[in-house]
Amino acid sequence: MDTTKSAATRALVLETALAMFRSRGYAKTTMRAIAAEAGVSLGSAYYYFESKDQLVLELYRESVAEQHAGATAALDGATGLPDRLKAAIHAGLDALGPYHPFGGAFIASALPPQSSVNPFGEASRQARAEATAIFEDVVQGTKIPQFLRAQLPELLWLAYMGIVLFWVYDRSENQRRTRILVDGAAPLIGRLVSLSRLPVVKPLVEEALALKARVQA
Amino acid sequence: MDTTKSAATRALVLETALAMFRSRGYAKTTMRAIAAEAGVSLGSAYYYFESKDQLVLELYRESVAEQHAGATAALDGATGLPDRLKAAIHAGLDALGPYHPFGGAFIASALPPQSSVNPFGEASRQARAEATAIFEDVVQGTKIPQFLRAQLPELLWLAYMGIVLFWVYDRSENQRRTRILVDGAAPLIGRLVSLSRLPVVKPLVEEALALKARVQA
DNA sequence: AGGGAGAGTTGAACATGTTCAAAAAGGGTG
DNA sequence: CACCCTTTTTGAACATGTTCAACTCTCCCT
Repeated sequence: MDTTKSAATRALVLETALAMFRSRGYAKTTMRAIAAEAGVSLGSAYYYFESKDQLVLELYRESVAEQHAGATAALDGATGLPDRLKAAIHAGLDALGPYHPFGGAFIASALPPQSSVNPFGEASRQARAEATAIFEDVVQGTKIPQFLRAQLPELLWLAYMGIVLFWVYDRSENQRRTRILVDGAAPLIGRLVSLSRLPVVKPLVEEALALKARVQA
Repeated sequence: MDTTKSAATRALVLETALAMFRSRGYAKTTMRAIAAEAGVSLGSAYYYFESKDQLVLELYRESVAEQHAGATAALDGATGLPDRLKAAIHAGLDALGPYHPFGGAFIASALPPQSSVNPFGEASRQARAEATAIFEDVVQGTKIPQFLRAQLPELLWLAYMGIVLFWVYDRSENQRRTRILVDGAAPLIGRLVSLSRLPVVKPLVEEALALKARVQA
């Protein structure tokens, strides 16, 4: 069938591209090289992916899906916010691992607001929804103060984005420092959530949430 | 004198570039267009600036200097951490204002770790030192718990980087929402610093600082 | 079978950032 | 002034992302 063949070609180009990203890095993987390696013409590659950035978006999608799968498995045995948080974040870093060498180029094409790839934008809405869903799962089954519960998954996703940024800059072998950061930050976040019940702390958190709401509108 | 003439040419190219960035945006300002407008050859532009990114770095330097000047003036009458923080951050946003339309392209060239322009990297060490110095000034003359004092300026600078990221994505007219965020977040940070003295909160903050130290090494 | 519409493919062409070898200009020294 | 070394200038050349008009293929309708 036609649709199948077309999809196969598309998949071939994509897989070739991702494999070359991993083996040669982002800059060295030119569109011409991808096309040549996949055995199609340059124009064909562009027929399926409107830009090189689109290939990065696909990479992002795949990594989120992989994170979701890994997190779901790891969350199975984990109880308590800190441990569940660690599970989700480490799963994300595991999924991103092979692409660390060109993480810089990754965020360069991902962060510009007008980029179709940016994680806060329209094109990645679906991937973002899946990513925040992971943190919904993290929160499930833990005791969170009511006034904070609805907002927490999104806040955790934001924190995760920050960690990914740290990861991109992390030059220690195997991004060891990022792992240390995750293991250290997760318990702190857990304690912070607990503290947010205290009468001295609660108003502060409530105002922060209100500010977040005001600024998002 | 020779040095003077060379410096004048360099300055001419730079001023032309920054003016064109403001008037036409980043993408439309090609190196050829800069050279033509400045009345030099393409090669000459590259003689003075090894890449287009370098021009962005100069822009960053200039904006930090302008922020420093504006902040110093505004800090003169401001007392208390929240107000002083507002002064410094608003000065920064004022300096960046004209470049908002291409803020996305700005961070695209600035954030990649291997980029010579990235604000955490080597090339911008001087500009970063000046930027953290601004937040040293902010902290001066306010009452900060001893165990937090040394780290606070750098933390504030980091928070400021986060706000700039928000600003880049802010599509409200004149980035109104970013201003609201700043005005709302500054008092919260002030109260958070106060709270950090409490016996229930202090250990948490201390552990966070310890984690930061561990992860920077 | 014929033909036409749509899907898929192709490579040349274009704009742009960057490099580089060669030329020109300057400036000091004999 | 002649010579040489350094600084500055130049534009052609290159690689790459992207566009596009033309071409081929497939399959359905009559």
